[in-house]
Amino acid sequence: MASSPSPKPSFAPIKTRRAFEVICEQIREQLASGTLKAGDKLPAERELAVEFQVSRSALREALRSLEVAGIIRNVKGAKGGAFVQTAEPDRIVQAMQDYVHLGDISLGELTEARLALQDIIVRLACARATETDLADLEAIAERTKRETSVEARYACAVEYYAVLARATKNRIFGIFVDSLSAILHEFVRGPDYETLQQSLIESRFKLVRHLRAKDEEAAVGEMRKHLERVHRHVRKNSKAAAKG
Amino acid sequence: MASSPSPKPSFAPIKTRRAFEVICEQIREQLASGTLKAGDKLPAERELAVEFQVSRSALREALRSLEVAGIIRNVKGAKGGAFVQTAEPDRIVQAMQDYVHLGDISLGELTEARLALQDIIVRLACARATETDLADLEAIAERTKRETSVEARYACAVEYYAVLARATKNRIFGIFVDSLSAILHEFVRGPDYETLQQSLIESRFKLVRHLRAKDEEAAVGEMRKHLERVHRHVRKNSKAAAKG
DNA sequence: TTTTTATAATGGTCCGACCATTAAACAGTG
DNA sequence: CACTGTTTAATGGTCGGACCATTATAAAAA
Repeated sequence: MASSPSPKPSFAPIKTRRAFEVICEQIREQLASGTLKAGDKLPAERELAVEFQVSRSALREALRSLEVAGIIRNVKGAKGGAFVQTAEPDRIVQAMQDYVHLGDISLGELTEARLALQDIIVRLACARATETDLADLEAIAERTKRETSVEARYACAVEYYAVLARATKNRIFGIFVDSLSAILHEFVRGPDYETLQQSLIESRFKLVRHLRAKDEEAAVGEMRKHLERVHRHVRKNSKAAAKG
Repeated sequence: MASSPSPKPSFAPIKTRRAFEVICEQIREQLASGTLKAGDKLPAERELAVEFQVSRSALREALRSLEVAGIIRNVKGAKGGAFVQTAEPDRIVQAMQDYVHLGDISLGELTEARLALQDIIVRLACARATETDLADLEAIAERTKRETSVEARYACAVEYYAVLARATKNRIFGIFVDSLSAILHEFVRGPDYETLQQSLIESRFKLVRHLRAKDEEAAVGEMRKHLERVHRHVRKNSKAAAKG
């Protein structure tokens, strides 16, 4: 189609691709094409180095990159090696956290994104949550009541949101929620948080009731109230911290 | 062997932390605490190795990890070194792509997430898009018309979505959209795509008109139609590929 | 002043070695 | 045979030193 007389001088590709990048790329390709699957074991470093015709150091940098990316896991010892990992959203969360640190994302942005996201999730969960999902949510809310430490309760909250996202039967939402939870966590500090947590627990039970009744609007409303309360608390404390 | 009365039963920290991990952690700390900021330059590898009292190889694995995480950028040559990066969502996108590959996320999930996300974005953009944003969108749509290759047009589409997300004035949505675009890209193949692209261009102009008129429902409706058309195409082709 | 050429700093790569951990083969013991 | 401790080999982690390619700067030449 491109009968362009411009003979495509293609001066371009001077880009000195580094060895480890090429290696990463090739392994990622095998992953995308299905040649490599979760659970598979890569050859030993010394073998791979020969195969790729690079030094062990270069190969190691490639493997290290893949490990940091959450694609493989390096196991020491005999019968050890690089094993292709099952999907774990941890690295995505970490990447988002790094991004927020570097880019100075505001609390307002986070809250807005979270609010909009939970809106979708609650609606979908309303339609799709199984009784098991709902029971799980209740169990977590119950457990939150029994927990005493602030941290343990926060962990429960994160789990609650994760299970709620799972109820949508769409893992993408789970990733988004996990990421936002992790980032928000850094903001959640300061006094009165214990008191706040107490009041949030009831809200979680209410939400489950609305979901069970498939009352979409009520559920969404409850979640909005919930999140806005959290936001007000966090904003108050981060302002106080900024002043102090 | 250990016949010592072992006066310290604290069994604790068997965890063999690897050298590069500790280094990464320390650098990340300085980043979170603000000691290191975007634009800063780290000492040379050889110096850092001395400072951390590790070999240059170990230090390099740490730097490589940070680079892959998008935190630093390594520059060659005199006056080169490791520079703390400004926030770039590329790594998040990559992480999500890896996750999808490993976790076998379905096209249905992707489309659903994308639809829901664009719903939010269009509504927010409707309220917040500046005239500059709208002009940018139009310019991209215009450019798409002039482009001839499928790939170039796809790149335009990605940019269009990115600018649209930017119009929400919330960078979080930009990350989400970029990620989904990158992942969807792998599905977008097959025949008739050129024809489809043609028909999509008009839709983009329509959307801008709706946004300019601040007609939220019309804008959302246009976007839904748009995305569902893409979905049908992609689904058809991936089914065909699966059968073949 | 401008251009060209050395120089030195720096990341990228390679090599070869040794250490720590681990699983499996082996040997000893009851 | 069953159990236990030991040796062995495979493997990732680390080390140190070397050389290459690139790059900005300083020095030299025009």
